[in-house]
Amino acid sequence: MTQIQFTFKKTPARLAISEFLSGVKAPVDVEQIIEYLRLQKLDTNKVTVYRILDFLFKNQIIDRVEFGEGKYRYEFKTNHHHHHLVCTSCGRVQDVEANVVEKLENEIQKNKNFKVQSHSMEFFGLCSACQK
Amino acid sequence: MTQIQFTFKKTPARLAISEFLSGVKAPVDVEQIIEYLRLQKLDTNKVTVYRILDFLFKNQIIDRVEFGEGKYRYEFKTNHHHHHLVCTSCGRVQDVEANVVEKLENEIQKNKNFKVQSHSMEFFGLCSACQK
DNA sequence: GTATTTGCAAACACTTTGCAAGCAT
DNA sequence: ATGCTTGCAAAGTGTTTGCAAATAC
Repeated sequence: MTQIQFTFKKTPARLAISEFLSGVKAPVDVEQIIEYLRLQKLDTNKVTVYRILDFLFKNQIIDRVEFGEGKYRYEFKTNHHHHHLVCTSCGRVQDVEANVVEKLENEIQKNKNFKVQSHSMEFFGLCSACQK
Repeated sequence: MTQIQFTFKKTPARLAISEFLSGVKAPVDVEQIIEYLRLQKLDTNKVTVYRILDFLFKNQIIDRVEFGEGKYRYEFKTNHHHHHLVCTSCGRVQDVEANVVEKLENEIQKNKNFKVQSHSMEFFGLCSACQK
């Protein structure tokens, strides 16, 4: 029984970023990550942060999403696939699951002969607090 | 009976960009728009193109989408809401409709008390030609 | 010891802004 | 004539690259 293994030197910056991402409840941008590192007294260069995120993303440890802001956001890969509800007023982000999408993928596969590998889905609107 | 009206000076660049976007079958980026304008012998400044797209987007004449490329793509607003199948191999883009999403929005509204205003959904994978 | 990882500087890609000149109406 | 629109230069934001020094193993 073999196991997929990749070289992963446990440097302070990598550990801290993994730690941070695993604890966060909504996708964060690079700025927030650097801010966290600063609080941890780790003055990591922005370039290094980008490279670590690239590394984690390519090794499928984290997900990368876009909220129409012209930048990427990152979050730890979860075992339950989910999507996001992004409040256009306060920016709050909630998770939401959608089993219908898997069904949809099967239909697309069949009707369009398109082999779906991944998808992205975000909802924008007003969270409960901002509707008042 | 009043009608919502916005000042829309019909300048050559605006007309050409509208013309181009209305004829295109997949969302295009700014570079493609400028290339089109060049072919039309309209050497429009890039800044002007951005401003026109901004204008059309804010007036809800066009849609702006992201395909995880770190840039925006634009397409004419259609009366039938649709999503995209983006081929990760050749880049081909097809449209797909998904009525399930409306149902999903209602559920979200009810279960999460989140007022959905808009959403984005893209599928990435292999088109029929690239599966061979 | 050695290959990987980091920091720095610089560049790159995409987008926005300020202001004066130009143009549609 | 007037206010909207454009071009130019510049700057802003997010991201990537080259290379030598530092570091995990």
